[in-house]
Amino acid sequence: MEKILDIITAKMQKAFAEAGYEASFGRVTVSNRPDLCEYQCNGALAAAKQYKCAPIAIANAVAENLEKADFSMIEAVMPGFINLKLSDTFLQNYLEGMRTATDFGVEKFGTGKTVVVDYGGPNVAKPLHIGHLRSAIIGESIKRLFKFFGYNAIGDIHLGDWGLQMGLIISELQERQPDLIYFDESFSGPYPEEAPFTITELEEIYPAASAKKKEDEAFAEKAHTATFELQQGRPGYRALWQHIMRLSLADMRKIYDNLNVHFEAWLGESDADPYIPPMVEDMKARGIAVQSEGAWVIPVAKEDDKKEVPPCILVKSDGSAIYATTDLATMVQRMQDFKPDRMFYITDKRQSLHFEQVFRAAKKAGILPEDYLVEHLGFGTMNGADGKPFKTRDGGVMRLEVLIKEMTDFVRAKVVENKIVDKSEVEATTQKIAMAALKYGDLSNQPTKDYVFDMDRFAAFEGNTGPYILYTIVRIKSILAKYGAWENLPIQVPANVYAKELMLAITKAGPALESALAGAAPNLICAYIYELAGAVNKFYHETRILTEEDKNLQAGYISLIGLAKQVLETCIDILGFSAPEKM
RNA sequence: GCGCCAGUAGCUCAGCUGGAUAGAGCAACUGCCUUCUAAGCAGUAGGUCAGGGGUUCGAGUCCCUUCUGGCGUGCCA
Repeated sequence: MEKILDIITAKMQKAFAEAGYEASFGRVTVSNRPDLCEYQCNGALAAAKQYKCAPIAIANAVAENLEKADFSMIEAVMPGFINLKLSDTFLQNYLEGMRTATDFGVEKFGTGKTVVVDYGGPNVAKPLHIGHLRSAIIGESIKRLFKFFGYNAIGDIHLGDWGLQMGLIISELQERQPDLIYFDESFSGPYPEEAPFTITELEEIYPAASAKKKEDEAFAEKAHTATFELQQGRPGYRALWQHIMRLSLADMRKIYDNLNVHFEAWLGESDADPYIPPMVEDMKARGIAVQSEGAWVIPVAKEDDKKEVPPCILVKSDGSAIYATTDLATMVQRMQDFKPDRMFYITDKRQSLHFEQVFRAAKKAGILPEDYLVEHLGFGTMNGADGKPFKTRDGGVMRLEVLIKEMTDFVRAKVVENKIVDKSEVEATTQKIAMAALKYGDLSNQPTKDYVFDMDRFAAFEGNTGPYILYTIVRIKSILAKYGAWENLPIQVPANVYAKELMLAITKAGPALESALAGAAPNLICAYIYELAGAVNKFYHETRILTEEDKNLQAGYISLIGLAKQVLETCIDILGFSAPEKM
């Protein structure tokens, strides 16, 4: 469906042209003075500069020429604004169009296109902590947004399953249990099916090994060797690696499922490994990679760089691969297997230089075409109420499970206290509200900014929060359930000022989602549904719906809130949460 | 040192390519539940948009500069 702004802008541009001015001045925007009008055009002010005459004269002339159909008000006011209000029938027809169209008539830009969204990025054998939350939530939402617009969107978890951490775990394990057959080089298998450790032990082993590496050089050396041997395929180490992977992934999947975060591809650094040797050889042969200070690097600095961009390191001086190598090899794999039209990386913004280097290297080496759309969406740090990176009370990193549990416990207490939900429904309802609180709290911030995570504030559920959005939907659902069949009722002309405001808010769904897509900015969806929910609640408060005696009028009310519900639910589905029936 | 990002109400944040009176939420205070869920609605109060220059009819928004904070800056990811 054509967007309202485009429809009005076309009319406005025609009016400017007919009055003898450049059509491009006829840009219309949503009003910033809702008390005066619904849409406005400031073009006369800009035109006045170019044509050297009074802006109000231009505004008057243009307003004269404007097609009157579709407007209930056209006004030129000092110093030269053109104010507009839509007619009731225009709104009615437009909303009825939205109601009967698929997905409110948004344009499916992505049809036939594929996008890979790289997010999650957990490390195998390390517990998920709150640092992984943002990547998971933002990435999932962006992936869903692309899907909504018709893209074949592939979410790839990009596991950290192949680096030094694996060598560290293996080495630490060897020190603790040197007699395990995995370390016996004369043993030829098969290896036991059961892992010689539990997930809990595993999560303790890694930090211990990591700490030891810093103090014990011999141990660090050993871990490097183990990493190298693992990557070369030493059978005992590969068997251990399989154990680690199996335990860790099962644990991880549980948490992601819980968060309603799902990946189409569970690939990791290890899957990129086979692509590394041929890629590196090729780059060396073609002179893309050159030797520098003992390492093989890809120079990626450009002449017009404002800052110094160090070369992208392809092979370390000890001969091993580094994360840039893995990322490049992963691109090779993706271009081969998925043939995406664009790629997104959702990681901490501190990695922005790294991705800048990798993207340049990929284009230089021809892995990606020169004009390929590849973007790093770097998100900010999650801080505590003190403005410093979020820590637990004892100063440690908070595990994701703990965070989710705290939020869930708080919500459960509230749900129980409310007494609206049956006992059997308490748990499911609690889960939905907790997810909404957590995800909306995160997504409503601009992704690139640091933000303050304050459990008390998020759990308060008043004002601009996820639960507020859910509550609005639940109120509508409650009325619709009492009314009966509502799905086929047509939209009617606005019955009062609150209905009209609600209708105007609904028409902004498409533009809001499009802006969110263009900027990869879920926060714009949050801002939009907050506005829409506000309009719903005002309408709800001012209008008696179920007791309305005029049945025709009532049907119009029902149709309107039904459409509002559809828009709200579509939006929160893109954000990655859903509404309960009662709360 | 250089580079990037940020500084808006007591707190957390919006403010779309410069436009009319800088907006929400929380916290504070005040109303509204015998009427569809009060996790709601309405209202009061709260601002030299970090400071200083400049461009413009018009600047939170663009340019310069200073200050403050965060982050990055070749073999961790």
